[in-house]
Order: sequence, then structure tokens, then C-alpha cells
Amino acid sequence: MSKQSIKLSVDAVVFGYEEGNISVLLIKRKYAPFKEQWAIPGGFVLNDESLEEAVERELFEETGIQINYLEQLYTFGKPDRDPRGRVVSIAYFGLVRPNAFKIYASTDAAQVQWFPINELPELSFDHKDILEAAIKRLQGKITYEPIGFELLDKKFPFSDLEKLYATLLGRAVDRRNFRKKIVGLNVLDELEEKVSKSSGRPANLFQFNQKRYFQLKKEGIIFEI
Amino acid sequence: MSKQSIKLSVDAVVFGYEEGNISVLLIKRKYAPFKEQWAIPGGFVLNDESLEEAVERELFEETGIQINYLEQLYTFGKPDRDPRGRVVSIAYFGLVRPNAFKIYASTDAAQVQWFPINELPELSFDHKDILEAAIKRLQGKITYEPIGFELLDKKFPFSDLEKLYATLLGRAVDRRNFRKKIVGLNVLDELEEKVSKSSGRPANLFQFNQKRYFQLKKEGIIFEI
DNA sequence: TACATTTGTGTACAAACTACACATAATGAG
DNA sequence: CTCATTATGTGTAGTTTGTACACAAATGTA
Repeated sequence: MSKQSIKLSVDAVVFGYEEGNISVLLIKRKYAPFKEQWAIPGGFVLNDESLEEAVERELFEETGIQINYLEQLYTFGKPDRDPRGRVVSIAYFGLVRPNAFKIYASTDAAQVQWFPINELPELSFDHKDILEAAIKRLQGKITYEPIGFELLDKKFPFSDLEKLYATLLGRAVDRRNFRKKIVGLNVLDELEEKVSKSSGRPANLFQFNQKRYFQLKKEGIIFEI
Repeated sequence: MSKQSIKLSVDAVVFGYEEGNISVLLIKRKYAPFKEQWAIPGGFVLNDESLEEAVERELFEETGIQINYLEQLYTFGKPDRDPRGRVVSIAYFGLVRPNAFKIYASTDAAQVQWFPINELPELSFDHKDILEAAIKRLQGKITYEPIGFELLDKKFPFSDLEKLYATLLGRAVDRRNFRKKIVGLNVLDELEEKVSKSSGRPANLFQFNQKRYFQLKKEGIIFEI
């Protein structure tokens, strides 16, 4: 058997959310192949770092963003997916809160940019496949794991959560029933603070109680929308 | 940056089922490290083969088994998981039908062997973690994807399916309600054939209708136990 | 101060889930 | 051949969960 010559990279699909829009963080490639084309941030894994460390390092180097949630998505390994040679890429899936979103939305020297997921540019390599897998995972996962909260501010009004779910599920959700359901799960703390963004009755703020969630999970009670 | 020197391997957790027992296919290692210890079958990826091809090749070389269902599980990449150096492994998850199970249950020249998942030997590398992830995935997945059928003969009596679910879910299932539920999903064809294994009323045989399942899935109807 | 806007809340009906028992069709022992 | 044993096949009532739906309360703005 000839020596193995496969390179290993990591890529990260990072989602942000604001005002009914799910966006993805993309970078414009500086070098060939796919020079000047948009791509998911990522790069080669160093010999002595873990895969997660590699993702976080690359994300920081290329975009400077602070990630809030990260999980492995899928490993893409078709022999011809990179024109430079055999590169197997372990794709990750990340979420950021609106504050990180806002900061980096303005930083764009056009090398790093947020794109709403229904207005994506053409992508490099097989990054379109990776992104589609990530979107599917996000949409699927919010129904049985409390990851939606990772896309919102720590304290949020109920309407934000509702709008997020409506967006991700791609359909309207009944306001009363949704609230009943989520409140029934018993993982939200209702705060004393209120907030009013423009006109209308001020909303109570809520906060996800991770500790209680893990407690309930241990007891076998599952999160499900 | 110094040259990347990471090796890439694939590993496969293969499950078989019979008579209320879920088993995993393990091999006894011939060489160091972990010489003479049990391990999940797997090996290094060749330069020009896809990851799935690598898994199937290694499985065939090491065990000769015919796999019936295969999906990617997770990629394990801790820097110190292999004492020989940096090896990142893409773990897969496979299912075989009872006929394959029976054949290879007898072939054991003690190099390849089925182990019930609650009687596992000590494992090499981080294979215990991999196996645990695979078991969790199997247990989770049978509730929302029709993969249980891949562990049974193509034609099976309802009681087999029921026993399989009871085993995997780790709890008794109500025979009548379970049947109602599954039949209601509308993905089983009831055959004319009957089978009787020893005494008792003979059972009708059923067959999973994959075509109908994909049809229903496309229409947005989801499989759920 | 009244109009627009957003939040907060309960009830009635439909659908899904759960618990549960007895008749039927075969085998095997005497 | 008959009876005991074993496994399959089936329906209903009660409970729980999901769904549809409208109006009052609190604020901003003209």
C-alpha cells in the first residue's frame, strides 16, 4: 500500500439570527482555487490540536467571531471534492447571538459577510452541500433540543422566540399554544424586567435555564416542540 | 506551518439482532498496539476511495460480512486517541440482517465475533466511546426513522418487530397499541404467508414497503413511534 | 385622548395515547 | 383424539395532548 496522502480540514457553518432572518457567515477566498468566490470559513487541522480547537482557531483567524454553540455536523470525503488533491473535511455547525451578529455585520471589508440563507451566493468546493446539511440539521434539531435559545440574546421576549421558530420551521405558529407548550417544558425563567421596542404593550423578558434543562433531561423528560 | 501529518481511518460499528439480543461485531487485533484486544473493525482510508468505500472494503477484508445499512456516525479526532500518532477516525454505523448474523456467528475462528451489547469485552483505543455513541444513535433513531426493519429478515412476523423495539427501547411495549401504531403508519405490507415457530397460532408475515415510505416522507408524513 | 400596536391569557373540540381481556389457531403430551 | 399450552389477533373506554380561536391590558404616537 502506498503512503496515505490525505489532508484533513475543518469547516464551520455559522448561523446568526435577527428579525426573522437566518443568516450564514461566509468569507471571500483570497487565493485559488475558487479565488474571489464565497466559502464557508475553515482550514487545515494542525497536528496537535483537537478538531474543535481547529474550528475555533480558523473561525477566529478568518472572521474574528465569538461562537456561542458548536457541534460536529458531518464529514465530507468524496475523493474529488477539492481540486488541489484529496481533502477530507469535518464540517461543524455553530450558532451566535445577535450581538456577535451585529458586530460582524458591520465589519465587512467585504471579506467576511452574513448572507440570509435564502439569498446565498455561489459557493466554493462542495460548500453548498455542507450548508444544506447544516440548514437541515438546524431545522430538525430545534424541535427536540433547546438550541434555539443560542441564537437569541440571553434575555429575550417571548415574541422573539416565537418568531425564530416560525422562521426556522417555515410556518406560522399559534402564539398562545406555542407559549403554553414552551412554558410547560419548564425551562424558562420569567424575569421581572420588561422591554418595549417601539409601540405596544411591553414584554416580559425570559431566560433559558440550562441547569433546569439538564436536570429534567437526566430525569428523562425530553424537550420537544 | 509544518506539514500536516494526520492519518485518516474509518471504523464501523455493526449491529446484528436475534432473539431479543443486540450484538456488535468485533475483531481481535493481531498486532500492537492493543494486540490481542478486541476492537471495532476498521482501517486506513486509501487515497482514491470514498469514505463509504473504505468502510465497506475494511469490513469485507476483516470480517467478510455483507452489510445491509450504513450511515456515518461521528468523527473522532482527539490528538491522543491512537498511541501510534495522530489518527482521526470517521466512525460508521451499520446494520445486518439475521442471516448474515447467523453465518458469521459460526465462522468465528475467534478473530471475528459477535458480542451482545451488554456483555462487551474491553476495547482498544477509544472504541468504547465510539460504541456508546453508536448505541445511543441506534436507540434514538429507531423512533423516527424506519431502520429497525434493516435488522430483521425481509419478511417478518409482527412479534419480531415488537420484540426488537422492546429490546432497543429497553422497556415493554403494549402489543396491541404498538401494532395499531405501526400499521397506522402505512408502510408495511401484510403478506399471505404465515409462519409458525414451534407451538402457538401461526403469525402473518409482513414486509417493509420502502417505496411507500419514501412516498409518504416526500409528502411530509413522518415515521414516528 | 383616542388610535394603533403588541403582549397576555382560557376554553371547547378533536386527535392521539394508554390500559386492558378474550377468542383463535396452532403444537405437543398423554 | 382430546386437552393443555402457547403465541397471535383484535376493540373500546378513559385520559392526555394538540388545535383553533378572540378579547382585554399596556404602552407609543398623532
